[in-house]
Amino acid sequence: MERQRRIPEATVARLPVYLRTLLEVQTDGVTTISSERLAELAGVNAAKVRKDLSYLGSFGTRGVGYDVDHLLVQMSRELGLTRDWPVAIVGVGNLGAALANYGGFGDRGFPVAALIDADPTKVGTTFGGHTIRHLDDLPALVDELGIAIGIIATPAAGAQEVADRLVAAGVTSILNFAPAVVTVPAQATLRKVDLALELQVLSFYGQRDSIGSSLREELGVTAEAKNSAV
Amino acid sequence: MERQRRIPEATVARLPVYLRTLLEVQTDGVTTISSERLAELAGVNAAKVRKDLSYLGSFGTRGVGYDVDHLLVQMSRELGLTRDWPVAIVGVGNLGAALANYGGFGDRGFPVAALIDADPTKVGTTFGGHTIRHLDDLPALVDELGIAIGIIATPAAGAQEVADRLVAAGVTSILNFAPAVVTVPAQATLRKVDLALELQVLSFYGQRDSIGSSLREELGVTAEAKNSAV
DNA sequence: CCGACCTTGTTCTCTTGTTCACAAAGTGCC
DNA sequence: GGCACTTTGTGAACAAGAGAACAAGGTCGG
Repeated sequence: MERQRRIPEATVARLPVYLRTLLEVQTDGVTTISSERLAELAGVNAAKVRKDLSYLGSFGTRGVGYDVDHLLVQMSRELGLTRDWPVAIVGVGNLGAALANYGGFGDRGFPVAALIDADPTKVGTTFGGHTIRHLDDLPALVDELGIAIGIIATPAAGAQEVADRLVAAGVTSILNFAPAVVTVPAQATLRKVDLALELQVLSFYGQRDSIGSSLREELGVTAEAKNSAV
Repeated sequence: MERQRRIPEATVARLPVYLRTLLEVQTDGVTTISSERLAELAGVNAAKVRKDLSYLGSFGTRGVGYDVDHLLVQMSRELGLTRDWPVAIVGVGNLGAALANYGGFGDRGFPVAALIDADPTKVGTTFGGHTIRHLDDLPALVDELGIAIGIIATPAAGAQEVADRLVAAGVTSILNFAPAVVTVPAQATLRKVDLALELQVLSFYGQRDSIGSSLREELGVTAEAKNSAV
C-alpha cells in the first residue's frame, strides 16, 4: 500500500486514541507493541489497528510488532502535533470559563491564547490569566497570536455569527460547543461537541433497557450498536 | 414501513438535532414543516430526514409535510424524554465542577442530582447547591435519587474504576469525559466525549489545509469528509 | 543455514449508512 | 369533481467502514 495519502475520516478519529495509548505504554518502558496488544488497550479490533497504521505508511516488523517511538513520531507528524496550535475560546460564560480553566488543552499542545466575548461588561476583565477581549478584536488577535483554532462556547443564538467571524478572520478550524447547527465554507473544518445530544442518546438506550432484557434481542438493540460511539 | 422498531444508531444520534430544531420552529409558531425545510435547518439531506422520521412510524402528510407538535411528541417519547433522568457527576475537579454549574443539563431533562468524588477533602463540602458525596455512597445515592446516568469527569487513571462502580450500583448509562479507554458490560451503554481528540482531529485537517488548496483536491480531503462530524 | 513460529499488510466479504429517484398519496384551486 | 401540484415513503444503487482470513515476510532457536 506504499505510502498512500488518503486517510479515512474514521481512521483520523482513532489516531488520537492510539497516540494516547502509545504515550502511556512508552512511559512504562515498552519499546515494541503488537497490533493485538495495541488494539486491546485502545479498545478496538486488531485488524482495524493494522489497517489504520498502514495508512501512515507504517513500518511494523512482521513477527515482532511496531516500534513504539517510531509510531509516535509518525503519528504526531501526521496529526500535525509537532507544533503548538493556539486556541481562542469565544464566549466566556459557564462553559467557556470552564474550558479556559481546564488544563487538558495546553498540556496537549493546544494552549489557550485568547478569551473572547461580545459582552462589554466582561471585556477587559481578567480570567485565568487572560484579559477578555472583544469579538471585534478577533482579526487582530489572530494575527498577533497566530490563533489556529476557535472554540465556540456561546449561547446557541450567537454561534453562527461567531463561526462566520472566525472564518473571516482566517481561523479555519472550529470546535462548536453551542447547541446549534453551524455551517462553514468548504475550506474550513468544523466539529461539534453536543452534551445534551449525548445525554439524549443515552436516554434512548437507557429507556430501551428498562423494558426488560428478554425483549431487547427482539428489538434489535445490541451491545455493539449501543457502544459504537466509543 | 409500518412501525418498524429497529432504529439505526446513526438515526438515533440525529433525532436530538431534529428535536432541537423542531422546538425552535415551534416557538416561532410554525405548525407544519416539510422534510426539505427541516433538513435545511438541521444541516442534513432531505432524504435522510424522511428516512429517519419513517423509523418513528411517522405520519407526515404527503403534499403538506409533518405536523410539528405531533413530531415532537413522537420523538420525545422515542428518546425517552417524557420524564427526567437524574444525573450523577463523578469527579468534581475542573471539568466536573464546570459541568455541575453548566445549566444546560437540567434545562433539558437531565437534572444534576448528585456530585461525587473520592477525595476526602472534597467530600462534605458544598458546590453549586450540592453536598459532595463519597464514591462509596454511590449505591445508596442511586437508590435514593434514582440516578439513571453517570458522568465520569475524573482523571484518566480513575475512569475505569468509576465506570465499574457505576455499573455495579445499577447505572447503565455512562458518559465518559476522561481521556481513557473505558469498557462496560454489554447491558450498559457508554458514550464518550474526548476534547483533546476533537482538537487533534482539527489539527490534522488544519495542517492539511495549510499546504495549499491546490493540492487539497488531489489529496482527497473533501469538505464532506472534513465536516462529517457535524 | 534451516525450519518453526509469530505478526504484519492486504484482500474479500458483510454490514451499515447515504443519496437518488420515483411512485403513491393527499391537497387545494378552478 | 377533476386536475395540477406538492411532498412523503421507500426501493435501489452507491459509498464507507468493520472484521475475518490468509499469504507474505521477518525473527530466533537450534
